[in-house]
Amino acid sequence: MAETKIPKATAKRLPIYYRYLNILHDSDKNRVSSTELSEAVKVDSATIRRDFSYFGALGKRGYGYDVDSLLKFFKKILNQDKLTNAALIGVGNLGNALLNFNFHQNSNVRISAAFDVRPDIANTVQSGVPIYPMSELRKQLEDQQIKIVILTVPESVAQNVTDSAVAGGVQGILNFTPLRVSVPANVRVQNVDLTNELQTLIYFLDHYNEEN
Amino acid sequence: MAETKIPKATAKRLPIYYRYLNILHDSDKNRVSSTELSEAVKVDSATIRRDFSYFGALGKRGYGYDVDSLLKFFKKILNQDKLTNAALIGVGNLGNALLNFNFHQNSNVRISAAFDVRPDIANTVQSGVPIYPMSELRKQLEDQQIKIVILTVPESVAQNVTDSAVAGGVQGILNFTPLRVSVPANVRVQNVDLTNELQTLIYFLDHYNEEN
DNA sequence: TTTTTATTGAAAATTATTTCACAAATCGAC
DNA sequence: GTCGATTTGTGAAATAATTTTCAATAAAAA
Repeated sequence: MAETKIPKATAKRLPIYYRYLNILHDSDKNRVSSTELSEAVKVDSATIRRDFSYFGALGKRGYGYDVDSLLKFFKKILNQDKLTNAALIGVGNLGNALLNFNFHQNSNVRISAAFDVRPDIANTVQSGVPIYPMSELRKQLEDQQIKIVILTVPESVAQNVTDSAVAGGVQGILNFTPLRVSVPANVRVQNVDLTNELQTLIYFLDHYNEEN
Repeated sequence: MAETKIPKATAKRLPIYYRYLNILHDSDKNRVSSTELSEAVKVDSATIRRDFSYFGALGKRGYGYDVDSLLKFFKKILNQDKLTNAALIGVGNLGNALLNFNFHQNSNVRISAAFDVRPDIANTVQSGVPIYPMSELRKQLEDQQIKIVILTVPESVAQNVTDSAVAGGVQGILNFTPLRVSVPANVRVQNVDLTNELQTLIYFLDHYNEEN
C-alpha cells in the first residue's frame, strides 16, 4: 500500500495538479510543460518535476508531459476513478453550505448521508441528501460503509461525535471545528480551521512583506 | 517589520496556541506546561517550546508558562487586540455561511461589508452586513480602508474580482475558489480549497497507514 | 535545608522539502 | 540527417522544520 511513500508536501499538491490537468484536458490541450503548469498552479517548476518523478518518469525530455496520460495517472492515484461516499455531520450554517457545495462537480466524492440533532430536519432530504437523526450515526455509517465524514458540528460536541463516527468505522475526518479531536492512530484527521486561516493571513500581513 | 522572521510553520501554529490559551484563561487556569498544551493542540511539546522560544524566554524552567501573560503576548502578536475589518466577496452558498459564521466570536475579525452581483440582494443587509453591488467594490474597499477580503465567488470571475480588490488596496485574500489567483508580490493569498482537502484526505487514507 | 521532581531553553542532530544547475533526451526545422 | 531549441529527471546543495538531548532552574517534598 503506497508507491514507496511520497513526501506529504507532494501529496498535498497532487489535487492541485489533478485539477489543472482536467482543465487542460477539457480545452483539448494535449501537452504541457512543467513551466506552464508552474504558472497556473503557482508551484515552482522544479518542485513539480520532482513531485512527478516520485511516480516514475512521466514526461518526455524536450517535449513535456502528455496531458491525457498524466491525467489518467493522477485520476487513478487520487482514487478519482471510483465514487467515494462521505457523510456530513451537523447540518447548520456551514454544513448546509457544504451540502450545496457539491463536491461531486469537482471530484468524485458525494455526500450520501447527513446527520443532525434537530428533530425538525431529521428524516428530511436537503439538497438531495437524506438527513438522519444523530442517534443513527453509528448504525448508518456501518450500514452504508462510509469511511469519510465531514464534521461541521458545534465544538462542544465535536469529540463525542468523533468518537461515535470512529466507532462506526470511519477512517478519515475533514474537521471544520476548531477542536483538535483525538482519534486512534489509524484514523486520519484533516483540519480546516477558518478562524485560523484568517488569523494566519493577518499575521503574515503584519510580519512579513513582499511574498515569503 | 517582524521579530526576526519566525518560520512559516511556526506562524501557522500561533492561532492554535492562542485559541487554547483563551480556553485555559476562561477556565481560570493560570499555568500550563508544554506537555499539557501538546495534548490539547496535538503538536509535539518540543515543537511548542521551540515555537515559543522564537519570541524569547516566555516560560519558567520547572514551572511552565503563565497563561495570562502568554495570552496577552499572543494577542498582541496576532493583532487580536484591535478589530480587523474584512470584506466578503460573493454572497452565494458558502459566502452566506461565512457571513453567519461570525468570525468575531473567535477572533477579532469582523466582516464589515459584502459584495455580490445579483441585483436582488445588492443594497440589502444580510446577517447584519451590508451587501454592495459588485460595481462598488473598488470604491468601498478604498473608502472603508479594508485590507482583507474573503473570496467566495465563482471560479470564472475569481481573477477579475481579485484584480479589482487589489486595485482597491487589498493586501490579503482568503481565497475559497479553486483558482490560484495571480497577485502582485506585496499581496498575500491564503488558499482554502475544500475539494483539495477532501482529495488529500482520501489520498492519505489510501496510501499511508497508521499516522504519518 | 536538602533532595527530588518537573519543566524550560537551547544546541545539536536528524529529517523533510525545495531549489539549483546541468547532462541527456526529444522534437522540429531545414 | 544534422542542428538548435526545449524540457525532463535528478544528483547535489541549500533551506526549513522537527526531534533529541540535556544542562539549568524552579517548585515541591522530605
